[in-house]
Amino acid sequence: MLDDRKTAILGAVVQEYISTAQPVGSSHIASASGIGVSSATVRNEMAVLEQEGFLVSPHTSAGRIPTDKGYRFFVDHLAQPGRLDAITTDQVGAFFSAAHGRLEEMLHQTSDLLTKLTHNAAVVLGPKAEAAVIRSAQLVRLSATAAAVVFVFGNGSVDNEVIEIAAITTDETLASASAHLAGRLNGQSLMAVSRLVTSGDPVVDGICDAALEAIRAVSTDEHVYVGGASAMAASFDAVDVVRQVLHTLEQQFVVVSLVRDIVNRGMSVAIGVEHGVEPLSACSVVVAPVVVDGEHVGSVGVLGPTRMNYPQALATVDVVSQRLGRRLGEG
Amino acid sequence: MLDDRKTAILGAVVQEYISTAQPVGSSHIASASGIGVSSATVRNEMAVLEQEGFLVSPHTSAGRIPTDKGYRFFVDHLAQPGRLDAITTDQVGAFFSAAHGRLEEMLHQTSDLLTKLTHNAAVVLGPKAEAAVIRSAQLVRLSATAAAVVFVFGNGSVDNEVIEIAAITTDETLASASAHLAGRLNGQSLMAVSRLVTSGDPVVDGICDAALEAIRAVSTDEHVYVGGASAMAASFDAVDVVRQVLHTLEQQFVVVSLVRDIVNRGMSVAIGVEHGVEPLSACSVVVAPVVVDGEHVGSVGVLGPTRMNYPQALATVDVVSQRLGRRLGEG
DNA sequence: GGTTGGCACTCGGTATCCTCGACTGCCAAG
DNA sequence: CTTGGCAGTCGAGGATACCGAGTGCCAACC
Repeated sequence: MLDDRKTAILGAVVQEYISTAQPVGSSHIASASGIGVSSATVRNEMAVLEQEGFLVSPHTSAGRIPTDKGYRFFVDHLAQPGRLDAITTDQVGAFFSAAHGRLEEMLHQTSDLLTKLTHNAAVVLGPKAEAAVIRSAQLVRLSATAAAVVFVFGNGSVDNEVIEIAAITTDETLASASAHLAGRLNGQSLMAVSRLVTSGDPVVDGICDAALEAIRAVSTDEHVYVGGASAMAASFDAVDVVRQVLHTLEQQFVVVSLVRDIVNRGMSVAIGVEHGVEPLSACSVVVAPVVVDGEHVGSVGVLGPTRMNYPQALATVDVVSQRLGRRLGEG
Repeated sequence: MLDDRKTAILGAVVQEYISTAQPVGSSHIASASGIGVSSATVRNEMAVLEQEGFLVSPHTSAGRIPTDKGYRFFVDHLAQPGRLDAITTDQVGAFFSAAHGRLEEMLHQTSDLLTKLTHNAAVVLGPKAEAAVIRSAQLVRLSATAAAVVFVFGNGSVDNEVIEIAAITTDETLASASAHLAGRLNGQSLMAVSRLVTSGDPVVDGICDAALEAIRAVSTDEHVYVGGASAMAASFDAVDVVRQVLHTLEQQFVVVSLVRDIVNRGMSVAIGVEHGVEPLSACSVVVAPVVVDGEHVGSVGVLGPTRMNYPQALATVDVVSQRLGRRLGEG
């Protein structure tokens, strides 16, 4: 598609622009990069690259900046796997060996870690509970008409929901419902359980159904953690872009479907308009699935300006997702 | 301290500035507000108000804007209780009658509600679990060397933590530890329990101690929900102020101690530098405690620019905190 | 004595103009 | 095909002037 020299020039432009955020001119390329040609030649090549849609110039007398298509070519053909520097690797290692305790907290901190490493906003989509094995199911009375359903999953996460119960329900009935639930569910995954076999007692069955319903509703909620929004404020200098991006990031369901969509399409990077979320068209998203035992249980990602450091982001997201998967596998 | 006319003029300046964000001049005050004097008189009065520190002018040929001291006088002497319009009251009412399910989720949504109503960032500090009555305590094995401690509290919140257990611990030992914990704690508040009586079995005691320790650590964590950060981006036009504020808001412990400090000092409004958090010196905080059965269990607040709409914020925060307290009392 | 109209003065914001510099595009020569 | 050269373009940044909003002060007035 592009000959070697055009490829090299495009790569140089992208890299320069990523690091300086200034339109880059032909003479910079000619002198700074290893391409041994004059600026005039570079100019000719850049004119072609512009015609083909890889570059644009903001105005006549400025240098060129990459288009989304230009970035796409860069990540597909030029961003070599990008090894992480030792310091970053160490930080990730240290984080995951220190990580302990509640799953929710660990995921939250993982998003902070990604923000710290990449200086971009980070998204962590938690494992969906429905795939995990149930370790414990229990009903606990809260008041005359309310009970808490508490599920503990094999991966250490705990979900709970409050359900209404009939005022006349005795403690004994509740206890037998709890036992019935536990007996039928422990060791299963929520997904595997379609309907509970009857216990014989319709009241118990009613409570169990309500409990199952409730916990199913809760556990299909994504656990989503978005961190580092303030990094976006540093990435853009137009204040209304910042506003728009922040506002979009706060609508969690948008972020969730954005990330899930990209992962489902098997992509690891969505650049600018590629992801289809219009208010984020100045942003790129780098994602990686979190895999435990061959099972896709969640995703991590970073979200930054289209001129983000793709090799570093890709490498960071990759190693974090792998370590997170491994960590979840142990638990 | 200030005579009636100065008070009226200061009030008019504050209100005008809050709604327009532009320095306000003497002629606006003279013509628009109900003070029947000429602009020259207003000028004289404003000069005095400036000398006394209630107003400043950004430069010679601009109007005046209120200082923190000016806002303080306004909220203390001029912001009448401010009744909420019916629409807002309805929204709050509707929210709390629809609210159900997990405590954590409700608190989260409460912060969204405050953001929506006040167009400012909102903070909700959840009830500390240590004060609540324990309904259920349980240990659940997760793996050979890990168990989950799950506590259900009377207010419907559930806390959990993962603890290490010795690899040799049998299921029976774990079960008896679980039973011992439950027997000793159910019906108590975490605060009331200083040390568990021994069960006779040192292994069981060890596990129980670890569990108690873990859950105590978790339950003294504040549950904190910060929402509506993007509202801050709309409030300031200097992009670096936005950066600074957002970054500070992301450091949850800063926000927590900020809010807690204000509540503890018995204040409901902290204006600009009053709260002492330097990067937020362009912001004011309006808070209200959440009270259940005479017990202070949490706080809600909004955080906005010093030129926020204080009467509305005060009224909103008040009604939300009251409704939240009532709601928590029911649960 | 407080209040008022008048007036000179200040100063930020906007528009205009200019220059400078960093580019590009093109062309003719190598 | 490459290269040096050159004219042309356009934004950024600085200087200048003008306008208007607003102040401070003062003398006159009630």
